[in-house]
Amino acid sequence: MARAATTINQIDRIFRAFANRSRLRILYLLQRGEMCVGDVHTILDLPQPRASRHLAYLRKAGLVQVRRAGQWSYYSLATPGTPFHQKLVECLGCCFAEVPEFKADEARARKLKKFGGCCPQK
Amino acid sequence: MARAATTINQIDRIFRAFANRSRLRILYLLQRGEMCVGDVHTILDLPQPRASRHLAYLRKAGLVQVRRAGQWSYYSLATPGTPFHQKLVECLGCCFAEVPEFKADEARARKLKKFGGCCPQK
DNA sequence: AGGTAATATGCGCCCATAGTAATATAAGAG
DNA sequence: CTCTTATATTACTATGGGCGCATATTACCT
Repeated sequence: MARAATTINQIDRIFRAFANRSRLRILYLLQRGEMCVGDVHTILDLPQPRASRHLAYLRKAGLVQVRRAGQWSYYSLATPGTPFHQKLVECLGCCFAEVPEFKADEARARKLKKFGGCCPQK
Repeated sequence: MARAATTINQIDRIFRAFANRSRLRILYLLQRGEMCVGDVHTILDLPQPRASRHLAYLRKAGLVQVRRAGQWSYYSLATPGTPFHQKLVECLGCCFAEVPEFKADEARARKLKKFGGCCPQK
């Protein structure tokens, strides 16, 4: 793990990235592993441009990374580069399972996985 | 510690409360203990209405609590009611000490304490 | 009551950003 | 090349929220 975040700008940026419901749901979802934009779009029932834009936002904030393969973009949680980032991701993991909306998202994620998403898996 | 937060609304609200620089500085500062509005105002060099507003915002989000005594309002960090809240507060504690702005705020806090703030201490 | 200090709030302006809809780009498939 | 699918981006609107300024409220003192 790298050193602590050094500027309040970074801290600010990361917190703002968490301060939106669509992005929270996306982040929570990505804990299950990488996922293409279309599957995020389908599972969370967000308009495709919205999913794409928020994923781009999260990428710019350093919270997710992207792997492009053919016509698909696979997004996944970025490895935390600071203890601060690490703790923040833990917030996602340790507490959200009891939140109904997240449980519903997870259920849809499992169902989609069973029938296969819109993209080939790695 | 109470049960996990149950609605995405609460989660959302708490994250939004962290998504502002003035509020981050206030939260960081309050880790040192309770403080009256005037001292927050002085230490962080924020206009008084701004300090007051953000403190009220944090109170509504459940992140700080207020104790009124005479003409003073003493604010302090609220005891986390959820594991989620707990982890989030840890983010404040574990990583921010290396951020220059926070260090500067702390220095001013120590100095003010030495000469006495604008209010009687408990 | 009148004065002062501490805190809270109402109001207006402005900017950042979320959202929608339409479209552009890019990568296969045939 | 054309068609389709996946993703990204542009243009526009709406709105939430931050900020400053002035003022209200509250408490205490004389």
